[in-house]
Amino acid sequence: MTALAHDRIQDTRDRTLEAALELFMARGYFNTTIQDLSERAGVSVGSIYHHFGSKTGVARALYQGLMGELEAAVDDIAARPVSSAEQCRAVMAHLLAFAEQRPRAMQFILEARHQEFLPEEPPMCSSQPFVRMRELVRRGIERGEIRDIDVNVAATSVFGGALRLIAMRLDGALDTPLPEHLDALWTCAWRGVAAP
Amino acid sequence: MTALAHDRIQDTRDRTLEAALELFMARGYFNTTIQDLSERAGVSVGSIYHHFGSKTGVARALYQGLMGELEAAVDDIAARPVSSAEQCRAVMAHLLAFAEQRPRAMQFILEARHQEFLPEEPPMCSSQPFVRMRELVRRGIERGEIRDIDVNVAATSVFGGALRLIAMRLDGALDTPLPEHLDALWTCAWRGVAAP
DNA sequence: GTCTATATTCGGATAGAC
DNA sequence: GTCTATCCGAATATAGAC
Repeated sequence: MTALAHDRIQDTRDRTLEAALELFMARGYFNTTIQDLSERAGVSVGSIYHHFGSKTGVARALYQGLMGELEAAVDDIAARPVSSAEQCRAVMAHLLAFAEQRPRAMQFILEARHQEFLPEEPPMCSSQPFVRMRELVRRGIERGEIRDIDVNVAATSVFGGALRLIAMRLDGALDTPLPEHLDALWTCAWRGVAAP
Repeated sequence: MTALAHDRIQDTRDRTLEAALELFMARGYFNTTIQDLSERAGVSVGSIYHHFGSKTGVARALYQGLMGELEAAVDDIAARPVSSAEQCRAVMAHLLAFAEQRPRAMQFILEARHQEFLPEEPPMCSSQPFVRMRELVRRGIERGEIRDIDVNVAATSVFGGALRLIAMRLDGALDTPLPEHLDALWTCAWRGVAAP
């Protein structure tokens, strides 16, 4: 296969996934038909089935791609040789920026009830990015940066505020861009859990 | 209409709503058919349409009932003549207990993408119970109990941790009953926002 | 690999008896 | 108010030409 042909195939896949993200989040997965997808992406129904096998297949490809991206970002931050506090803050900053720049993608990760159309995927709390975030917090406790409390309580306390504010923004209930709130959010989160 | 007849009608409605809550949350709204509802509730398809008009009607009745309940609980707490801190703590305790005792109901309130099947309802962040919770926090700032920061940041910081932990529990990713974490959650939340 | 036209299933909603 | 039997539109998926 030539490089050009490969690009054209990538293009069909990408156009389909982009249309899927847009429509799934605007109207919901079940309110979006393959026909809608086909029209929006400018790709025929046959091609969609050729590449993804089923409607579920489209959703799965989208899900795994986005989760993989987020996981990679968290892993990258986790590898930095800095304090747990700085790592957690960087993750929070990344989440806010990501949500602001690609709201639909963030919405798909956070709000979509994947269980409803991707029963084989784990619930969001058990997905890799969120497992990694808890891991950061666990190390913070080990290092004595964070008080010695239940790791789940600590992790949800650190990131819960930011995630709720992101949800508000994605719901259209918040007018200010998320990154502007980073400092205030981080101060609240870290004061809550920091070791004395 | 006799009191007895009235009770029988209530019973059909209640059985339907109970079945709906169970099935909508177990399989999702779109994966549940009216037939499923009818069988589970022991009520005929015709009766369901007689009482609720449509499948959406069932979801709407469920939604408004549960939101009304939660709103009443928050209002009750808001009326108590105590500090904002105590009010917020009481709301947090209520949320944890509610999620533990009626997980499906809490799941429906928190996780269901109502927008997908109830487009006319406001997004969750703008629903009455959550508006009232922000109001509690706003008063806390006015009274000087909470630092003078953006009210949305303060509100999400106060309740975000608890809501994420509830989500974990509802996802089956947390083994311990939620109310056991109240003290730890509250300490984190309040330390984060409390005025010096 | 891409497309159009088509088949088949399924589920929301209704009619009308009791 | 409750029920059963039935309609009908819609949407996933496929067949088969190019």
